Amino acid sequence: MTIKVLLVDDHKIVRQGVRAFLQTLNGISVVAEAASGTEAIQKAGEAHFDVVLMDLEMPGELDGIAATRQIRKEHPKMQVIVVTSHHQDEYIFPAVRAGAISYLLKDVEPEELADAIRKAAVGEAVLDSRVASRIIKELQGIRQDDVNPFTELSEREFDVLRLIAAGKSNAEIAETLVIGESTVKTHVGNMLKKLHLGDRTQAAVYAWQQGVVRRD
Amino acid sequence: MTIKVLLVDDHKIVRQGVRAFLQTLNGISVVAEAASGTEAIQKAGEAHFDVVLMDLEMPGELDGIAATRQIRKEHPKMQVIVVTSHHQDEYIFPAVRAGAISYLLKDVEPEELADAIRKAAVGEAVLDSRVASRIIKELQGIRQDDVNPFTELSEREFDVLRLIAAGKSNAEIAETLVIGESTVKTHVGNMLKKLHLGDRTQAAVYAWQQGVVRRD
DNA sequence: TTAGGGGTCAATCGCAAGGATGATTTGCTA
DNA sequence: TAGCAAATCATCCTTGCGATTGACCCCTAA
Repeated sequence: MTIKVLLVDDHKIVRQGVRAFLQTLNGISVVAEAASGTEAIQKAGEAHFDVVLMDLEMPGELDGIAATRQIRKEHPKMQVIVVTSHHQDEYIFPAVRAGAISYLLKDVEPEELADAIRKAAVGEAVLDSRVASRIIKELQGIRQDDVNPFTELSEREFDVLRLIAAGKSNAEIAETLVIGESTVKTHVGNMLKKLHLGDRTQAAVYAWQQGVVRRD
Repeated sequence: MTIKVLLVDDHKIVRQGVRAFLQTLNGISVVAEAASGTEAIQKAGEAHFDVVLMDLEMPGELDGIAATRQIRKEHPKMQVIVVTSHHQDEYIFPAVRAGAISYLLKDVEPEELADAIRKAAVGEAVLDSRVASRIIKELQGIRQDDVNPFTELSEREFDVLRLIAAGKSNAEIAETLVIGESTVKTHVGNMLKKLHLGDRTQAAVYAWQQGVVRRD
């Protein structure tokens, strides 16, 4: 039985490349592609896939993590492998929490990718060794009384963080999110407190360091 | 005569994808690949290429723009096509100044890429329409008395930019550089004006986007 | 010598940002 | 049903930021 794969990536060239490689393999077949999170969810609803290869960095309101969460919620049998170029920790946990079974870096060796797909199809996880070592370190750093050093930001707080990392002012953020500036300030304040940051500039730096925002 | 192409991208999958596509075409041949700016310069010195496909986002001390500059300097006959996912203006001008003949976005249609390569081989430039429109806008914004929109920053201004990109306040910067806060403010203001940025947060974002600071 | 650029600093002004606090509504869950 | 977290908005207050202007020193190219 061939493994049916849904390929999600906003870059056509990347999709072509991955598809070209996967087609040379037996037992794996890319049966559909999607260029956005929204499209991925749609495709997942139309047909069954064994494995979804999901790029984390995608434009639009629905990013890879949200799409992963949604797909896993609606189709628990589909396994999602997250592919990203972010080496940072902060992206790993959200992805795993969203239901991704494996977390790969984009410069993964093609053979490892194939391996990850085969394992995902039978419910096995694969972690890039570099990622794995970071997870270990992260886990080591978690103390008892400090269970939530990076308490999850709420949706809105995360929205605000992303926009700050784009260089937006409170007024612009308010306009973008269609809420009052007072509300934006509240979210900014709460976000800064949760992340232990001093001001919006540090938040922007943090976001870039952690890979919260993409370079495109 | 087939066009000899050097493929520069730190992601193996991307190289494979582009190579796979280009090999389906007549008259274009990927004869070498490089995974970093340094390697690209080395390869360029070992053999002749008609066109270099250069990814801007690469790790290491030598980024795509620097590599482009170097290659153009040493081998004026090699044309460099810059490929990036940056939609921002700021990257376009440095790339063009560095000697890139064309500037493409990564989600370019494969056929357009092929076209760009063929044209580059005969010295013709191709600009993505989205990029072109931005250039127009930028040029429209340039005034007579403002001939150098991207004047090089002075040493001090650059120091200040780096520290802002580290999340430092004016007072902290003053302390670090052992100068008065007034002076810091002067530098900040001049730097923002030269880079056409609105505030320090945008400067921090700019710095991260441009790779002024690195996350390793 | 003079003009210009860079670096330094200060005074002033207006505004955005951020902290603190309280209130309301909504939706989920124990 | 009661409780709770999230989201929304407002008010008050303080401070950091950025613009502007003017000044002085030093160095270099014309």
